[in-house]
Amino acid sequence: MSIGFRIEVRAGASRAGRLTTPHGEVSTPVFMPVGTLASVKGVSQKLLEELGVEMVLGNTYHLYLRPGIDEIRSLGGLHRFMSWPRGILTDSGGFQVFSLSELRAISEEGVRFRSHLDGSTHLFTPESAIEAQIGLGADIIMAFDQCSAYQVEPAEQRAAAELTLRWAERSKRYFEQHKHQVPWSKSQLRQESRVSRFEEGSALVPPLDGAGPPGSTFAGQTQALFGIVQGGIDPVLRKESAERTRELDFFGYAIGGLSVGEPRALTREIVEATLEYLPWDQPRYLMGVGTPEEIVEYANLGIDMMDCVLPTRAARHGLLFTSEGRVSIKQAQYAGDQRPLDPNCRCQVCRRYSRAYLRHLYRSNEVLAQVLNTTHNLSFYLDTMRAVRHSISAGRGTRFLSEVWSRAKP
RNA sequence: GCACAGGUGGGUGAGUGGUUAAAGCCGGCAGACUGUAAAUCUGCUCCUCCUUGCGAGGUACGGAGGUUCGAAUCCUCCCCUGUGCA
Repeated sequence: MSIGFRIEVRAGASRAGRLTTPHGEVSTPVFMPVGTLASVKGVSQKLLEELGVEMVLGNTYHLYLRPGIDEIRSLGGLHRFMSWPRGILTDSGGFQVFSLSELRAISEEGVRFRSHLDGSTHLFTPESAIEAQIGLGADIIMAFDQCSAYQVEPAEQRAAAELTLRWAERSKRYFEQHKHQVPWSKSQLRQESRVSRFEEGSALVPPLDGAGPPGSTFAGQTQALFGIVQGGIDPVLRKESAERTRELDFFGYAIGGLSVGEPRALTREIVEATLEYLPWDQPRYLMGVGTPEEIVEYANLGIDMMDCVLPTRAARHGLLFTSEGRVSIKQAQYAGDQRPLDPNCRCQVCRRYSRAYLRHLYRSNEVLAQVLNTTHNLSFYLDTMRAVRHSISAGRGTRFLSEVWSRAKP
C-alpha cells in the first residue's frame, strides 16, 4: 500500500475524489499546471500554493538533459530541489517522442533522442525512464509510451499502441523492482511538510512543535505508477489498449495520444470510448487537455486528472481565459480600457489591474506581463475546477464552462 | 567659411542605372497556441479601385532641374545633418 485514491461523490459519469500522496492530498477532478523544467513558467511556488495548486507536472526528458537526474537526486529529489512541498507528477518523456519527432529514432528497445541543447544522443528505454523518475521522486510517475501523431497510418498507430503495451509491461516490472529507491524518506517528508506551512523565505522561523500540515498522514513512501493507453483515434484499438493496459495492474490509467492535432469532437469521442474500459474506482488521467471548456467537459465525463500547457503558454502569448470568453490582451481595443480583465474573477490580477495596463505590460514586453497573465489564467483554471468539484459534490454534474461561471457570478 | 561623410517608407538600415512599391530588423495590426525545443510562431503593414490577384491605376528614396528608352542610383544648383579644420 502506498498512495491512495478514494472516490467520494459520484454524479452521473463524473466523480469527485481524493488522491492521497506522500506530499499531501489532491482533490479530484484536478487540473495540474505544467512545470516542465522544475518551474511553472512565470509564477513562483508560493503563488502556486496560494492559487491552491495541489499537483504540478515535471518532465523527465527535459530534467534529464538539464540539470540531470543525478544532480536532482543528490539534492534530495525534485520536491526539495524546486521547493515544492505538494504533489508532483512526472511525464516519462513519451510526449517528446511526439513533440521532438525530428530528433529521435524509435526501436523496440526504446527511443534514441538527439539533444536539442547540444546534439548529443541519449537512449530512453522504459527501464531508464522509470529509473529516472524514481530518481526525481515524483509522487506519480508515468510509464514510458510512444505518443504518435494524429495523421499516422492505422497500421503504424497499432504498432505504436502495441509497442506502448510492451513498454508498459517493462516499465511496471522495473518499477516494482526499484520503487524503494525514492530519494525522499519519512523524516524528509515531515521536514518538507513543515516548510510548506511557512511563507517563502522564512526558513529561519522555527517549526511549530510536532505540527504537520493537514493531510500529512501519508499512507506510505513509494510512488505510484500510471499506465498510458494509446491507440490513436480508433475506438477498437483504444478498447484493446485499455483492456491490456489494465491487465498490467497500474495504480492509475492515463489516456495519452490525444490533443495531437485531431478535431476536438473526435477527442471527446475517443475519451468516452476509452473511459468505458478503464476501472471506475481508480484514477483516470487525460493527458495534455485542455481549454477551460474542455476541462469542465472531461471532468463531467469522469476524468479525474488533467494537465495542459495552455493556460501558462497562452498567458505568455497574451491570450487570457475569462468567464466571458477569450481575451487577446494585446489587441488595440483594450487601449484605455479601465475594466478588470474578468469582472467575475476574484484573482489578484483581476482585483487590481485594468485591461489597459495589462495590454501595456504585454506590448512593452515586461516580465510582469507574463507573471500577471499566468497568474490569472492559472487562477481561472483552478477556480473552474474548484467549482466543478463543488458541483459534483452537490450531487449534480457541471457540463459547461458557462454554467460554472454563471453560478460564480457575484 | 573650408574639407570630408551623409540625407531612403512610422523608426533603423540595405540597395549605387532596368522583375525595386524598394531587403532585413524594429514598430504597428491581426491570427495561432492543448502530457512545453514556445517571453514562440504565422500573416498583413504607401494610397485608391476591383472579379483580393505573382490584379489595375496613382504617388514615393531632402528640394528643383537635367542626362537616359529607363533614375533611389549619374550630373548641376539649392536646402539640411554629422565630423574635422579655421
